[in-house]
Amino acid sequence: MRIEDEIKQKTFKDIYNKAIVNLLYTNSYIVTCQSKIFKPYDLSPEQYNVLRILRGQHPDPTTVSSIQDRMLNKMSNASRLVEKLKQKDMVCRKECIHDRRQVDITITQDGLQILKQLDEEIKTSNRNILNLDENEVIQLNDLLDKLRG
Amino acid sequence: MRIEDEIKQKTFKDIYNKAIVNLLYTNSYIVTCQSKIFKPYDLSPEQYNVLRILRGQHPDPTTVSSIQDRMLNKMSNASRLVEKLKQKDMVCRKECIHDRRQVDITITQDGLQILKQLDEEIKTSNRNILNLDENEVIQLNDLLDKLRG
DNA sequence: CATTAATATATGTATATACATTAAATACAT
DNA sequence: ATGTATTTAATGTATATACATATATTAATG
Repeated sequence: MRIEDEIKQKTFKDIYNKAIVNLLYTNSYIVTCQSKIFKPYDLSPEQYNVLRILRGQHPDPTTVSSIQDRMLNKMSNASRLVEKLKQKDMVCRKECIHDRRQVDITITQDGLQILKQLDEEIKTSNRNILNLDENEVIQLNDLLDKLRG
Repeated sequence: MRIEDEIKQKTFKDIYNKAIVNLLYTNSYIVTCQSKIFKPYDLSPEQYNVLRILRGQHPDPTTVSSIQDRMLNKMSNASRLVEKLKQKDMVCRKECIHDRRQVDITITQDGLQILKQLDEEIKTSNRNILNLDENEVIQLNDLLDKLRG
């Protein structure tokens, strides 16, 4: 559906402005779809993101700042997300031996289990969320990579 | 820059999953850029969005639910955003005559003035944020419109 | 070695999102 | 016309973002 119709705005200043609005709106569409999947597991999209980063390093630990670097949103607060996940026993936190400023975070068996349950669901959902064929998805990835300069 | 390098993730499950992550990451990139522009005017991106919607109807008023419909993020809370803008005298709020459940919101001269100041800055910024030529922007808009099904 | 600078994490505050609930007004059905 | 359902806006709560600041630790410098 055309973005003009979705947000009931007749015209845009120019196609660049339209593209920005289109990207913001599409993001909202995706986040809404994803949140529905995470909801039953008591996870937010960003908490899921942290778990995936930790699984990527497992069984090695990951520091808070390294999680921050890999997060989709650079400005979000990894420290507090880790705290939430710890309260749910999905991660464990240990002072780093080599540098006592740092904190080593590891995903727990509980966390791995939850991710495993989610894997198939996410994969199917991702395909369904994007109403594009393979060529179009590749094109989209290329455009987004170029867009950020 | 390739999304793989930006978030230091070597591979994705498939190109669909990669596209989702790419869209979320790009959104964060845009919001960060835009926030910097709005900051000196003491506006958040969503507050700016509400003001633009109101200007689109000016001098006619717009109800809270109509603002909500037109917002990029359907789930955000128009009522509280309007309240913030009212505190800054950028909008005024009046009970609707025909339906006393509704509230008519109108942008004030102050609000229009701020938007006018921002117009050129936003236009230039939008072009600079997107490192794409005109053809690519059109392609991107088409893909995003199709993507949402 | 002492002092200063830099780094890692945590925390405080304001704003926004997501969702549920409430309260008032209106529409609708019998 | 009365009772029920729906709609509109506001509000409460939990979470997340954005940014500033604090605290502890390590690195760097004189």
